[in-house]
Amino acid sequence: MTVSQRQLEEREQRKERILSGALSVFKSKGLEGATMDEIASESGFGKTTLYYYFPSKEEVFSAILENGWISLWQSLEPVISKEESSPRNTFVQLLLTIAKNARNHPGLYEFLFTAPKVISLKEQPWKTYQLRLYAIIQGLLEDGIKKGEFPKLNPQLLFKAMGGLFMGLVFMGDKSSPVSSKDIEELLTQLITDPQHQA
Amino acid sequence: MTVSQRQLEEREQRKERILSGALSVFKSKGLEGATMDEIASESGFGKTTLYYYFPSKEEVFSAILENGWISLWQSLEPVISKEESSPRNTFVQLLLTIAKNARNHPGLYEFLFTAPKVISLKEQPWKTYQLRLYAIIQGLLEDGIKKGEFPKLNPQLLFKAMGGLFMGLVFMGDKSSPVSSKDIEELLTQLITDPQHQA
DNA sequence: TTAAATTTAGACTTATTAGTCGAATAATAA
DNA sequence: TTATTATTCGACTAATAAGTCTAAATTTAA
Repeated sequence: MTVSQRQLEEREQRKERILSGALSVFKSKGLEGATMDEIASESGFGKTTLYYYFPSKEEVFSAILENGWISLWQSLEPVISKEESSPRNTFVQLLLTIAKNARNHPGLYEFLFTAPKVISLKEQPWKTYQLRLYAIIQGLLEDGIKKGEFPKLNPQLLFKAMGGLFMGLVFMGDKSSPVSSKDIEELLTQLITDPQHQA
Repeated sequence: MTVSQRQLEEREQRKERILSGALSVFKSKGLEGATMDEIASESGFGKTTLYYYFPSKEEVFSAILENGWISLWQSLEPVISKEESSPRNTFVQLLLTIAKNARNHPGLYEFLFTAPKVISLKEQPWKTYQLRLYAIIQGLLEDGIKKGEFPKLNPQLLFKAMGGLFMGLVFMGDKSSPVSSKDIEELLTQLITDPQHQA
């Protein structure tokens, strides 16, 4: 008996449902605090079903991260590959795109950027995406500094600072006062002033 | 039978020893991953001894945070209470002091600022210190903006940005390339340029 | 319709770990 | 010295949670 297209789609939908339930449990209970029983009931399945779709808790966790990175990467690719002479512009666009994604999937992206610090698994397929993104940002900052679009600073240092700043902006926000795209744009403009246009 | 001074001191020393062992286990295994057995053996005691000094795992955790905040606060107080007309200077000094502390107690301060997000306990005596510190920083930023020492931005926004930036600088560093006091000073000067001195 | 395959549930097993217990040892005041 | 208190340990208990097993229900190709 072969599986039909419809069945395959339904499997995917169930997987999605499980992952979304898992994410909400992870968010409220933390990584270790979340139990498979709770994830199962949250997503409306029995525990066996859960293990039918995912071999372990780690895999559930891993799948959330991998999905997240893939979808993030897809939305970033156009920004990155677009021909653009100004690293600074590309950098700003990149941050804005990430921020937009984060706003659209509240919870998921905070998870994406902070969870891996806490846990360490054998397989980390998402690591590739993460490193690639960091490398690109590093490159943009280096080029930008060379071109005089950023303050003359150690690129490594600027990277850390920008990374932290961005995290602070996007993830430290209360749900009550989310940071808007305009906020970020304004802040970047005011803060990381292009030295060329000053004085 | 009364307890002698020496005995009291020894108790404190043992508590310190336990807390320092606990911190190192928390760091390597995470909060939930750390077991009382491991904490005990790491600090060179049996588990019963551990429970003789601390009634629960939560209390151990809590004591680390409280100790940390108290000692941080002690080193910040002089900076805060010093008469200083420039909020911007006080702000920079404050950050530098925190950074210095963080460098001197690697691990502890990262724990201090990030751990509370993960866990939620009944008693949170350190919360007071945290809120007080945040309020002071908020105030400095507001005053600084009013006086034109910072870019004209929503203070709330600037707070988030500065908080994140600082976290990124101090805590996102590899152990291999720690951020120096000079780094921070340079970055703050270059990045948060005082608009009054420009143009 | 029916036999094979897919999907599901609930009970069960096993491992882990927070916290306890009872007793043993060491320290101290009298 | 000795009775009392402080300190320590290893074994035990109880709870929790990951993962398994068995069998039942459902779906589907033929």
